[in-house]
Amino acid sequence: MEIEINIDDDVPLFTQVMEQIKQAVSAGHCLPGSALPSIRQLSSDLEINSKTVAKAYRLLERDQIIQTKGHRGTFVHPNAKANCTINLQERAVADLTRAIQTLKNVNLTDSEIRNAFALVMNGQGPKGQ
Amino acid sequence: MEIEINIDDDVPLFTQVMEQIKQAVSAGHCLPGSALPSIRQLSSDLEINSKTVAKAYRLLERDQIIQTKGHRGTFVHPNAKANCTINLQERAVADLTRAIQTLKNVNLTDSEIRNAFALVMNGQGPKGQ
DNA sequence: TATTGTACCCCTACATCAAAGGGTACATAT
DNA sequence: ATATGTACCCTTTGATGTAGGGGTACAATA
Repeated sequence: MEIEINIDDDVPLFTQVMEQIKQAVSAGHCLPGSALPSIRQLSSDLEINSKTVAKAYRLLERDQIIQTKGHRGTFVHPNAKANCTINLQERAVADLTRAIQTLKNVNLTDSEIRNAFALVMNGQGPKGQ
Repeated sequence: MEIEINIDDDVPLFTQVMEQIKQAVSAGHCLPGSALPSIRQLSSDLEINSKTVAKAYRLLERDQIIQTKGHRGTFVHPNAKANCTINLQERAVADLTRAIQTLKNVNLTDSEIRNAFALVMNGQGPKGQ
């Protein structure tokens, strides 16, 4: 588990942490069930804020790459290697591309699309949800 | 064709112009085929920039509320009244709500959804379109 | 008691975007 | 010559969102 962080890189720190852990899992350097360093430990090693590591861990657990067992620590998910191939971001881009394309086809302005998007994201969607 | 503009209103000026013209058409105060004031004329009357009026006219023409006939001026669209009921913004909100809801259902972060949206809007969507 | 993940609060720096205006120019048609 | 819609260039202003950090606190457990 050797992770290197470049603060000068324009890739966000939490993304770098995520990618490197994913890479280690994919390469077989981290086997399912093995323990990962604690959030505080890793943040100390990398000399970055613990909240940044916590964010990376939180997203990795959502993606089922790791498993957190409360106070007992964090471990590699049993199905981690397979789940590394799932890319939610690509899924999001694909879904949104379809939706946006249909809106552009009826000549909606980029501004209008952005505006509608903001309304939905801010919970001011249709029928005041 | 009496249009009143409130600069203090938080509704954008071009939106106010659009809404009031739509309102006049819906109420039957502007019959199909009748002429609208020119962009320069209306911007002068309202004491706002001509580009603001031009933007309102451009969008109204897209929505087929008005028709611009080049140098001859701008006129109310033959089917204006019916087209006033079509709300593209609602369409956009509805479409995006569906897409975003499915993404939230797989626990995508708001940040990730916004990020994917930005990629698509900036033409960096899937497969380098 | 110390460590675990987690959940709050507040803050700064930075980027992006929308709205609006200022200005200039163009081809077309009367 | 004049008025039409239109298409560019530039600018300022304000709002919003992200990344990251600082700090504090909590229940559970070994």
